[in-house]
Amino acid sequence: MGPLDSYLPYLLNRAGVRIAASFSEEVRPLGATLQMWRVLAALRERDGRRMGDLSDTTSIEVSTLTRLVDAMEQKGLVARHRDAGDARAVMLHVTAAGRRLTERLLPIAERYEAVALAGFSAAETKTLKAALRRLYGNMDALGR
Amino acid sequence: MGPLDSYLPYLLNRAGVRIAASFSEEVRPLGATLQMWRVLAALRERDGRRMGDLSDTTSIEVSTLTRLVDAMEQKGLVARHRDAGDARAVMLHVTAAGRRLTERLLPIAERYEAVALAGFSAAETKTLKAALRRLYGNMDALGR
DNA sequence: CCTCGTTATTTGCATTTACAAATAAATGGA
DNA sequence: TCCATTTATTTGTAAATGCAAATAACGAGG
Repeated sequence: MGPLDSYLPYLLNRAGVRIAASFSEEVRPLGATLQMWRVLAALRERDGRRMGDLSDTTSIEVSTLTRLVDAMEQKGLVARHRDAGDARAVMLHVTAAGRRLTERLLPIAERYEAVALAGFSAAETKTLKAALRRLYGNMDALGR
Repeated sequence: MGPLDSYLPYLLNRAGVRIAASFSEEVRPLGATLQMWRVLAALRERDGRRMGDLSDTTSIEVSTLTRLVDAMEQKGLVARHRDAGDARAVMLHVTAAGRRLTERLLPIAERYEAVALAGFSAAETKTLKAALRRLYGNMDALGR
């Protein structure tokens, strides 16, 4: 293997960690964390989701998610409801307070997207995002 | 903001987490962790580094790194030496055992690179890596 | 309508992680 | 030289994380 900074997982991690660290710091004064934002963003896209579903879309381990949702529930951001059809499953819903927090986080998230992609043309952005999705899909080859 | 899977930090995190999870699982039988691999890879590139230097290149928090290096030292993979010129600093060196472990991890890392980039042309790969470096640099705008 | 294997979530517990404070040494004036 | 400030690392401590086991409910087959 050549130099570290030509190693893809390295580049990926480095960029991800850096964005995550900045974002975390920035939303802390709002009483939010990066992981909370991920849950809220997922619920904004579609409200009323199962824990397992949320775990998949947020890439947060399901046992970690349980405790994160505990904390968010305590803060009144989300509410658990048993699924009517399947009593094993939990449906997670955002509350009014959760929506208010989401509204405050959205512009921050948009700013991060803009800063990260500063100087990228629309075509370059599209190519990059497509590559990241493809890369993610490629990992199927190693088994889930 | 549009759908989650068009949000760059989301795509970045998702891909990174997935690669990291697979890699971690795979190297566990060897008694290694992903973070250990990062340290070993950094030392492979240049041996004899300060903690702060390693923290920067691996994106591991310096206090976390201290304890990780404690563990690696216990396993005999690395050794701390006080810097001759500056008694505050520690120089971290890989040991023979550390090099042996590195040799075993290298082919795994190379396989991950290959799997992740399966189907990417050389040009696409180059573009992607350049974009990730650029993205990382763009975050300077938000302050370190 | 039981049982057995599967699925969804939570809990137990040990480890990892990060922020902040502590320690220790260098550096640059007064 | 002495002191104040900065730099490098470690340590204290609380929170986050992840694996494995526990719990609970579903669903298929007999």
